[in-house]
Amino acid sequence: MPEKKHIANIKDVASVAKVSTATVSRYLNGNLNRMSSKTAERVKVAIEKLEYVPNSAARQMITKSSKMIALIVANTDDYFSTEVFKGVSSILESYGYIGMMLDSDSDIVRERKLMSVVNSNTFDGLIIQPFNSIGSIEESIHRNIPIVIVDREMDQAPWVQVITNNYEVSREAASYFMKQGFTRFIVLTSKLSAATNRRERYRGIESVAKNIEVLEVSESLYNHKEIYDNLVKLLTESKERTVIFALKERWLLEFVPNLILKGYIDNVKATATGFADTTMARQIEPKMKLISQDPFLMGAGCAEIMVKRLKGEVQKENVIVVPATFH
Amino acid sequence: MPEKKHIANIKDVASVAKVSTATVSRYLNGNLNRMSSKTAERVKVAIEKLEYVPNSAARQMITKSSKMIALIVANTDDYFSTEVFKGVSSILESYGYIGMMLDSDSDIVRERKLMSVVNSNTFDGLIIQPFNSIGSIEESIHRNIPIVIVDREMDQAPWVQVITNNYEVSREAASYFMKQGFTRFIVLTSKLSAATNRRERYRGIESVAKNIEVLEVSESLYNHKEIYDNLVKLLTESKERTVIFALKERWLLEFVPNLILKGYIDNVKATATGFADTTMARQIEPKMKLISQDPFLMGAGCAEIMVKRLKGEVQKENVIVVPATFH
DNA sequence: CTGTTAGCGCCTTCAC
DNA sequence: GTGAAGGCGCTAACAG
Repeated sequence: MPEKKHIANIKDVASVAKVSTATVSRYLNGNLNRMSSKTAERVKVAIEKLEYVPNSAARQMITKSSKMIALIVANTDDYFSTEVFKGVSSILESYGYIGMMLDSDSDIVRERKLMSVVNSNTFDGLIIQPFNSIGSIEESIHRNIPIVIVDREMDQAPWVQVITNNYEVSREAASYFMKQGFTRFIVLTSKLSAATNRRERYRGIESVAKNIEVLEVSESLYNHKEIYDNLVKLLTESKERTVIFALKERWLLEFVPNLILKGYIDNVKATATGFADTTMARQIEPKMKLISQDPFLMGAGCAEIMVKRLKGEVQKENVIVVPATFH
Repeated sequence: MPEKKHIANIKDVASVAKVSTATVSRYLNGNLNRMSSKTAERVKVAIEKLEYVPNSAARQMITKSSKMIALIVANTDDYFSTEVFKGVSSILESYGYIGMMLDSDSDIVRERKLMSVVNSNTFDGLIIQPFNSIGSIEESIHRNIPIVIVDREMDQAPWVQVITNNYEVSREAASYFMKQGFTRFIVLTSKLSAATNRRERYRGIESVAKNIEVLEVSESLYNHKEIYDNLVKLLTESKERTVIFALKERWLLEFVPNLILKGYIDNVKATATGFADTTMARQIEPKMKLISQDPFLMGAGCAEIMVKRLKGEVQKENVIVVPATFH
C-alpha cells in the first residue's frame, strides 16, 4: 500500500540542510557567491536526498514568469505549423524558455478558449497563427504580455507579424510561366474567401495573368474523382498552354501525380506548380518548379522577437517578411 | 505613454462589488446556489468592469491542479504525432482539461528537460511517446501524477500503455502477399535497432516470410538516388515475385511513386505495401493495400485513461491495443 | 447567505 | 554569510 508520496518543499530542504529557506532559495537561484561553499554543499545534498523540485506555481506568483511560451496554431496537422513550432522551440530553448503548441483546429470558439488559458498568467508570451480577428485577440488577452502573429497579415494589429511574401512570390512564379508561354492558369485552392494568405497568392497570379480558372476544393468534404475529372476537362478543353497552380501543397499532392501518370501534364501542353513546404512534392517530378516557404525560419523569427520583447527591448518593424522561394 | 496596466485581482473585484473575496471566489467556482442573485450580479459586473481574470498560478497552489495535460512526442512533424494530439485534445476538452504538445525531437537531453518542466507542478498529467527508457522517466517525474505511454511498448513499465498491434498487422499483411504468390520481401525502414515499433513490425513479416532483404535508410542524411538505385537493383536481380514493404510512410512516399512510374512496380512481378497513416499514400495507387494505424483513436484512448486516473479511478489493463488495419 | 482568516510554496527586502 | 518575516492571489474551512 504505497503511501501518498509527500512532495518536499523548500522548508523541508531548509530543515534537512539546517539552514533557512532564504538560503535554499538563494541556492536555487544561483546566488552562490553570497554563500559559503559548505552551506551550498549541504543544501545540494538535502535537495538530492529529498528529490526536491521547486514548485513552479509558487515561483510564478512571485516572479510573474513561468518561462513558458504558448504557440497557438490553426491546425497541427499542417507541416507548416509543426515546422514553425520546431523553429520556435529551438530558439526559445537556447534562451531558457520552453515552447508549447496548442491547436485551435480552425475553430473560433476553441481559439478563444485557448487564449483565455494563455491569459490566465501561466504563459509569459503568445505566438499565434490567428483564426479570429484582431479584436477578438484584444478581448481575450488583456494582460500585457508580448504577442507575435505568425503567417497572417493583419493591417491594424498592434503586434509584430512574421509573414511570407505570398503576393510577390506567386507573382514571380506566374511571370515565369507566362514567359515560358504558359498563359492559362488553373488555380487549385481551398475556399479563397476564407484566408488572407490564399487571397494574396491569388492576387499575385492575377497581377500578371489574364486567363485564370479557379477550382475551389472544400477541405473537409470533397469528391476526389469529381475534382480530378474537372481538372482533366479543364486541361483538355483548351488549346492554350496551361499551368495548374496549387495554392496549397495538399492539392498538389492529391491531384498532380495522377495527372502526370495519365499524361495530362507533360510539361509541354500543361505543367504544374504550387506552394509546397515538404520535400515530398518535389519527389513527384524533380524538374517541377515549386514555391517553398520557410516555416522553421518564421518560427525562429517569432521566437527571437518574443525573447527580445521579454527582455524589454522594443521591436521597430511591425512586419517581418520571411521570403518564400520559387525554384 | 501607456500606463502599465494594473492587473485586477480578486481583492479589487471584491471591493468594487462591495463583497468579500470569499464571495467572489464562490462566484468564480460556480457556487451560485449559496448566494443571492443580486450579489452574484454585482460580482459579475465588477469582473467585467475590471476585465478580471483569475490568476491560475495562485489557484494552482491551493487546488493543486492546473487542468493542463502535457503530451510529449518524439517528433511533431510526424502526422502520427499530430493526430495523437488531436485525439488527446478533443477528449480532454470535453472534460474541461486542456492538452499541450511538447516536442522532444527524439533528443534524450531535451526529453529530460521537458519532463522536468512537467515535474514542476504545472501539469496535472503526462502523456508521452518516450524516447528515453523507463528508468529515465521515473527519475524525472517524482510527483505521483498520472502518466500514460503512447506508441511504445515498455515491458516493465508501471504505467498504462496505448499501442498498435504492430506485430500482428505486419504478419497479416505479409501472409496476404505470400498467399498471392509474392514470396520475397524488401523491407524499407529507418534503423531497425532504434525503435521497438520497427522491430515488432519486422518480426511480424519475418514470422511468415523467409526471403527478406532489409534496406535501412538514415532519417536525416540519406542519398535519395542511391537508395532508389539500390531498390531497382534489388527488384531486377531476382525472378521471384517481390513486395516492397515500407515500415514507415515516409519511405513509401519517397520511393514508391517513382518505381511505379518507371514500371518497376507493376503488381505482377513486384508490388508495394507499408504503414501509411495519411491518406496521401493511398492516392499513389488506389489499388495498393496498406496498413493504417489509428493515431487519433490512440490519442483519444490516452486521454480517456488520463481523465479516469485524474478522477481517481484505477485502470485495470496495463496495455491497450488500438489495432491497425490492413486494407 | 456572507465575511474572516489561515495558509499554499516561494522570493525578497531588511536585519544581524 | 545567514535568518526572520511579509506577501504574491487565491481557496477553504469556520464563523456568524
